[in-house]
Amino acid sequence: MSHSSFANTDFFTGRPTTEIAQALLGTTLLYRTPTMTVGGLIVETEAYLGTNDTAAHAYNGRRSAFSEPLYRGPGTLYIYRLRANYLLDIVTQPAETPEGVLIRAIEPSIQPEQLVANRGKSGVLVSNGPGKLMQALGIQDQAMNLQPITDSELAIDLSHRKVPREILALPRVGVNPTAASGQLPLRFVVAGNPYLSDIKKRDWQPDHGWQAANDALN
DNA sequence: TAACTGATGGGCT
DNA sequence: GCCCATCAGTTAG
Repeated sequence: MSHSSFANTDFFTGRPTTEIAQALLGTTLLYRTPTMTVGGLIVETEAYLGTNDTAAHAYNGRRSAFSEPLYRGPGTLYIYRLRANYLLDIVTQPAETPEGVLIRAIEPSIQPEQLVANRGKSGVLVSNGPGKLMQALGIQDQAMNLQPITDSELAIDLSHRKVPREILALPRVGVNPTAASGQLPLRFVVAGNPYLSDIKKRDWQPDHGWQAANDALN
């Protein structure tokens, strides 16, 4: 039987946010409620680099009840609303250093039929965007905002992880490209994965961009 | 299949 | 007011 190991505070400590954003690719985002566990492989992330990043909520030291989670310690969940959607961030630096990673897309892997049912869509539309994946998981409130990921129904499973064959670094989505940080390559994707938020169908890879299982054994 | 556009809630100056 | 860390429906090719 395979066992599970979940990302703890150490995973989000002691290395640059850009590195953590890439390390999350191929891990499994889990939502474990008392009645069931659902989840998917993380295939797209974005790094937000705090007070000097013009696209970050904490740019220039901005701090409010809204952005407060970013200033808490590593592994803090930052769940916020953008229009009608809930988005998921994980804080990646020590308290008072407001950096984080936005989870932008997952490939359904745990109870995929439940994700489809929650979302009311099928195929890549289930989870190929940051608001869509939260709908698919069934998270439609901010109850877990500010929780430490070590004590939450959300978790990152690091065991039996898949390894991207190629990681691309691209400009972030929805960020004003004319701003100072607007074109930085802080968006990381598993090249060729169909669940990426803006991939063209012609660019889908048959193996979804993962290394063969044998190569993935660490 | 891809590009475009309108709806939309809320934080911030 | 203004600006989005978005999404879905519609149109053109």
